[in-house]
Amino acid sequence: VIALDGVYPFELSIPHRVFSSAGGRYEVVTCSVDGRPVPTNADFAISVQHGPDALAAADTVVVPPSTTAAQLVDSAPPAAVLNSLARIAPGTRLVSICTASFVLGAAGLLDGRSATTHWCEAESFRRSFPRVRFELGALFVDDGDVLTSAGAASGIDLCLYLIRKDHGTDVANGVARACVVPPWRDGGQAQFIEQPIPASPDTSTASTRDWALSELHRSLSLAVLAKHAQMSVRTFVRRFNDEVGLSPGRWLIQQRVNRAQQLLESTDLPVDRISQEVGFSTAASLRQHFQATIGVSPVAYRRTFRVAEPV
DNA sequence: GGGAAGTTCCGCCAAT
DNA sequence: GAATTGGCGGAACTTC
Repeated sequence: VIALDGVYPFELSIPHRVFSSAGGRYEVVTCSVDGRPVPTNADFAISVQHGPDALAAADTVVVPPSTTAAQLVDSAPPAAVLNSLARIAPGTRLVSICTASFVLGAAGLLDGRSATTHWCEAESFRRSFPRVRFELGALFVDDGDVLTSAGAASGIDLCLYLIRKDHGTDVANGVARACVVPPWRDGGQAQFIEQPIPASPDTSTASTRDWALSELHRSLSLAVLAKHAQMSVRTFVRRFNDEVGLSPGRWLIQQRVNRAQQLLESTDLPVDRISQEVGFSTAASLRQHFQATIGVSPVAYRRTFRVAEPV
C-alpha cells in the first residue's frame, strides 16, 4: 500500500484491515515514496516503516486516495510518485481506491483500460483521461491486472472481491463477517449518486429483489417480476435500472452465478444439478454465464476452490 | 459452434 | 408545462 502526501486515513487503512482478516493469506506492507512520514489530509501524519523498494517486491500494489491525487486534473504526478510507480514490476496487480484512479490515469497506466472513480469526479476524470473507458455505474472495475474502485467504502468491496478471486467465496465471506460488512453489494455506485429518494417503499423494486433471491431456482421472467412489484414491465425495468444500476436480466444472471459459486465451493452437487438449483434451465447456460462472468468453467472453479473435507 | 425462436432492453411517444 | 407511466418496435441477448 503506497501512502501519498495528503493520504485519506480511512481509505489507507482499508487494505490492512481487510486483507489481514484473511487468516494470514496476505502480508500487507505500507510504504511512502521516500520512506519518510506522510502528512495525511487529517490533522496528523503517519510514520511508515518502508520506502518505495517495497513496491518492487509486491504482488499487488494498492493506491489509496490523497490530496496528491485530487491535484492531478490536467497535471502530471510529482516526479517522486512517478519514480515510485516505475519500480512496480510488470504484471503486478494494481488497485486504486476512490480518486486514486487519477494517479494511475495520470501515470498512463489506465490508457485503453476500463476504470472507475468516485462519481463526484466523473466528469473531471472523463475530461482528463479520454483514452480510458470510464464506467460510471460500477462500485469497482476489474480490468485484469488493473482494478479501480468508486468512492471510499467501495475500496472494501474491491478488497473483498480480490480475496474472493484469490481464495474463494468462503474465505471472502469469513473476512466480510469479521469486518461486519456485506460480502457482496448489489448494483453499482449508481444507487449512491445524488437523486431523489423514491416517494415511498411501495414504489421500489427492493422487495421484489428479495423475493427473487428466495425464488432463484424458478424461471423468473420480466413479466413475473413486474407482476410481483405491481408495475408494468416497462416501469419495472426503468425503476430497477435506476435503483440497482443493472437491468433485471443482468442482475438475475449475476445472482445466479454468485449462488452457483457458493454451491460449487461448498457441495459436491454435479454442475447439472447446480444449474437447476440456481435457476439456469440447462447446464450449458450455467457454463456460458459462469465462463463469461468468472473467466473459468464451473468445474475448473470447483477444482481451485473446493475445500477438502477433513478425513 | 451455429442457427432459430424466444426474451429482454431501451428509445420513442402518447396518455395521464 | 413537467413528470410519470406504459405500449410499441427494433436491436441485442439468451435459450434450446
